[in-house]
Amino acid sequence: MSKIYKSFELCSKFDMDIEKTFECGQCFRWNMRDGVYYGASMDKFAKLWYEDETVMISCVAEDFSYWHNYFDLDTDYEMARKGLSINDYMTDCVETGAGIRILRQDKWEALASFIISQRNNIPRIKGIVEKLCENFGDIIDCEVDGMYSFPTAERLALCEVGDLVVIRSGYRAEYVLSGAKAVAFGDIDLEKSAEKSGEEAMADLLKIKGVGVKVANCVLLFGFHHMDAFPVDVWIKRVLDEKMPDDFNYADLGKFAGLAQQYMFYHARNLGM
DNA sequence: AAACAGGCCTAAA
DNA sequence: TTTAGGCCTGTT
Repeated sequence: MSKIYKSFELCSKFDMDIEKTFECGQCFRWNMRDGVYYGASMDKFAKLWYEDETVMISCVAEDFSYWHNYFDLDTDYEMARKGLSINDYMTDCVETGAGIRILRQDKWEALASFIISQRNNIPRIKGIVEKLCENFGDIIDCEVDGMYSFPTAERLALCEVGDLVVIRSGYRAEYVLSGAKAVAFGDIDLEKSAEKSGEEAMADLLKIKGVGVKVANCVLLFGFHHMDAFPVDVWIKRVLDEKMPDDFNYADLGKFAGLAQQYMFYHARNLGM
């Protein structure tokens, strides 16, 4: 290991619950061992843990600002939560979800990951993403053996569908490649799309074969950090059907509707609706 | 063992 | 414009 990793104070434990943030289904490359979460974003590795009332991070010093941004530490979540408790159920969701932060993930990594997520459960998504990194990424210089970077779109664009059988993603392999090629060949510029309005960014994403409305909304929320994006999967659909009034419109939740969606998802999955 | 899992595509009405 | 059927794979 030639890179130098150092420990830093990242934020207060009251500003981020690392378990909820990593386990609420928005990311797929973080794991916990002995109370320490370790994982990666693209080609960067980090470890997070609690020390008294502080969230600590171990990372390469030059990457600290990258992680500060990744964990969205410049957003005031106390303020964002205001206005989400529009009924008793949402009040519960906001309460149990306290500490979740919406990560500012790499746009391409989010796109590829949520393409893979379709019609899959989280453990399998994580397995497929891991195999994708192991087979097409580069080894990351860190203390954990077998950590690989998320492959770039350019790297994957060189692949044929058959090359991807090793990741066991089934019919999604074709979709991953179509996304990789769209990005690598410039059919879509993720950085530029992220700056557009939600409707325009959505239209850009829907041009990719294998990206529908749900996946596009996940990319908007978790990759483009459009906090008003509201992905509706089977869990959220269940919540909307059973817990929310018939005339509910997610736009009523305002510009942080996406955060509310994540609170709902976490609550529904962990407390059985 | 049949159904289902954080959908999407295509064909047909 | 909406709806049905199929799809890779792994798990229960």
